[in-house]
Amino acid sequence: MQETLRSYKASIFRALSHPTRIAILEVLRERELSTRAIQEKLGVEQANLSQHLAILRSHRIVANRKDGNQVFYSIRNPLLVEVLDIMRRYFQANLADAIQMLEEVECEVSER
Amino acid sequence: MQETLRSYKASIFRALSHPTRIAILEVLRERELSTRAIQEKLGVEQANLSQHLAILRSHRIVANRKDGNQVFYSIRNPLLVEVLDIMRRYFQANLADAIQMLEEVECEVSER
DNA sequence: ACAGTATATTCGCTCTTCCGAATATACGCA
DNA sequence: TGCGTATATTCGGAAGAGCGAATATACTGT
Repeated sequence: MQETLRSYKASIFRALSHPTRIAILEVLRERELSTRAIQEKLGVEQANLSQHLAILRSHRIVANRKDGNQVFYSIRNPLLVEVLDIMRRYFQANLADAIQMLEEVECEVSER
Repeated sequence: MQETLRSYKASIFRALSHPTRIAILEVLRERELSTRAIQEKLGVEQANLSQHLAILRSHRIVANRKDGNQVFYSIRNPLLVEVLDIMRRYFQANLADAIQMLEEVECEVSER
């Protein structure tokens, strides 16, 4: 496999590598939602959400549909939902490890 | 789902979000390999490879086993291989989109 | 103990990501 | 046309990622 293909895969993972973007995909799993609806569910800054949506859009992870005043977002490819599900299983499978990791994350956060 | 859980997922994705690290996991799919063997397969700097391995290690994505002079790496959880497989299918499913993305990536690279 | 090989870590630099503040664009309604 | 709401973009600073060079650590064989 060539470098470009790996870069592509890596870029998808990078697009997924932010808690807010994970959260966006999790609320989009069930149904299409407007930007505003997502914002209310997640409680993040409007501009910030828009930036994260732009990243997901530019990687073609989500689709956007304009309806009058609003823009509705949805997950483009159900395979991605599958990936998220596997990650959930991955998390459960590694629960002991994961707890330790979470503690480390906590430490990192509190050290700041 | 709380923020910490999402941070954990995001951190796993981040660990996967580099072409070299994808490449490492791809050569480790089949069998356990020494650092040196990985290095020769990938043709990257020793220090750089070691840094990437450290990242995969710290996220508990790979396991390492010392044998005398060498350190052998392997993928800790087969679920991750599954994720990589799904990403391959994802890539194929979005071939048209992906080609366009690759071109954009090329552009970004050549603009530097 | 010493030389050699294998691997990991630290350092300094550059490039990128992330955020909120401010601003811009687009649409709907009076 | 002008106002209000919804969404996107731009900007500047702070934090983080990634790299090679240099250095450190660990093990092996002599």
